[in-house]
Amino acid sequence: MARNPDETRFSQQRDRVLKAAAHCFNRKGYSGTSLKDVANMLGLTDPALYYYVRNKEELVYLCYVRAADVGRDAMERAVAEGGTGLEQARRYLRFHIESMVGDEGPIAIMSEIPSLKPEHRDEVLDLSRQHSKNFEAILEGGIADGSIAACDVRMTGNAIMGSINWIPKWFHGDAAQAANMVSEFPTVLTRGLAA
Amino acid sequence: MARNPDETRFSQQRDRVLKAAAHCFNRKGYSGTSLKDVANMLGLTDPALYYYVRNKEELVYLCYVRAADVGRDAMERAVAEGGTGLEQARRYLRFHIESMVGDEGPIAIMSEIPSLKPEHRDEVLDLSRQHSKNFEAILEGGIADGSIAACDVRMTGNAIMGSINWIPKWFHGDAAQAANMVSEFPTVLTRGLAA
DNA sequence: GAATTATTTTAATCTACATTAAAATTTTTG
DNA sequence: CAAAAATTTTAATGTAGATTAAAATAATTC
Repeated sequence: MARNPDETRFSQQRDRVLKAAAHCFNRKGYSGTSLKDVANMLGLTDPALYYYVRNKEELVYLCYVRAADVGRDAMERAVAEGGTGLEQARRYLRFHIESMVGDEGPIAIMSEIPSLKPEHRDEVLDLSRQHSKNFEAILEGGIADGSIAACDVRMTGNAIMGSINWIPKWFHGDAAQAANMVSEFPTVLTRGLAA
Repeated sequence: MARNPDETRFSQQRDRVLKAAAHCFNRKGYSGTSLKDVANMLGLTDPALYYYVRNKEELVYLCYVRAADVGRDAMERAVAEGGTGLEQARRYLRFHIESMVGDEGPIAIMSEIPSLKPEHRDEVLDLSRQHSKNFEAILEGGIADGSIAACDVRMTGNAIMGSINWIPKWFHGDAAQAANMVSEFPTVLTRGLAA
């Protein structure tokens, strides 16, 4: 929770715009979605979007910031509940996936970071790297507390985060699959970590 | 091996074009790379690319077909060597990663499949689905032969293939990292599968 | 080495969006 | 309910970058 800075109608509507955009980007690809596509999904006409975002670049940027927020939030909640590193890792994955397939979804796949303008690109890259770092810290914690077997945390993190990052590419709202994923993914991805 | 249909100068040059394109797509994003970018990488001017591909859409399509070829080839070689399902899975991952970070690389991240034209999109999707299916078959084989613990092969497959698919997004040719990945990834990704 | 074929270039279009401007409508507020 | 603010629309503009045409160069062939 505690994700939306304010709950004005404006920011709520903008959130709807971001979700519509994420939906389009994930399904039609980035270059395949025009602002018209996004607007039409909301029963609007394209120029209306400019009331909520400065331009398309900012739309993508905000989608990615939102994606990062969701991930960070999941991780913070997971860590806050304590337990072993392994438990935290597993819980984080569950929380993150639950968010992605639930109310916070869809989350845009972050495949176009490099085409953001430099400031935005750097900021999103930082968020992304920080997230990875935090996950690696959980893994290291788990190794320290004996719940996780010694491993290359960098590569292990890359492997697991890759799985997570790819989810928006193939998950498109199928409810049964969502339930399946929440129950299977965290265990599948962490089963190999146990000491 | 045995991947290039013919070894005419033309097809070799086209392969170079595809690798240059993959390089650009992965680093600058799809919408961030113009044909000029790709051409310049090869010391060419943009219209020269039209000698090798019909248009940008076909360029992307061919990148993806090539990516699929590399994956299929890795899997076929892995299966051909036999052994338990677990061994085959691990070997496939190694082969695939070796190809991606080695001579066959860079491989384009397949994030823009939906913006291909329908025929191409369907074909690439089919290749991709077939690849997933084949991987799931390996997992099922492993469960049958007792090397892999019972699991949801669909989700397990999705998890592991997601990791693989995301690699081009963060791996950019660092040699040390490449070696690390080849040695770590296959074990990290399959450690949890063992019965 | 002339003729043919392959490859690349320069110069010129063309077009799908993104974007802006101005006006219209809807919502809110006092 | 009138005035102000918020939201969306229609209509017009602008542009990067894909694409095409025609010409030039380089490589092959006989």
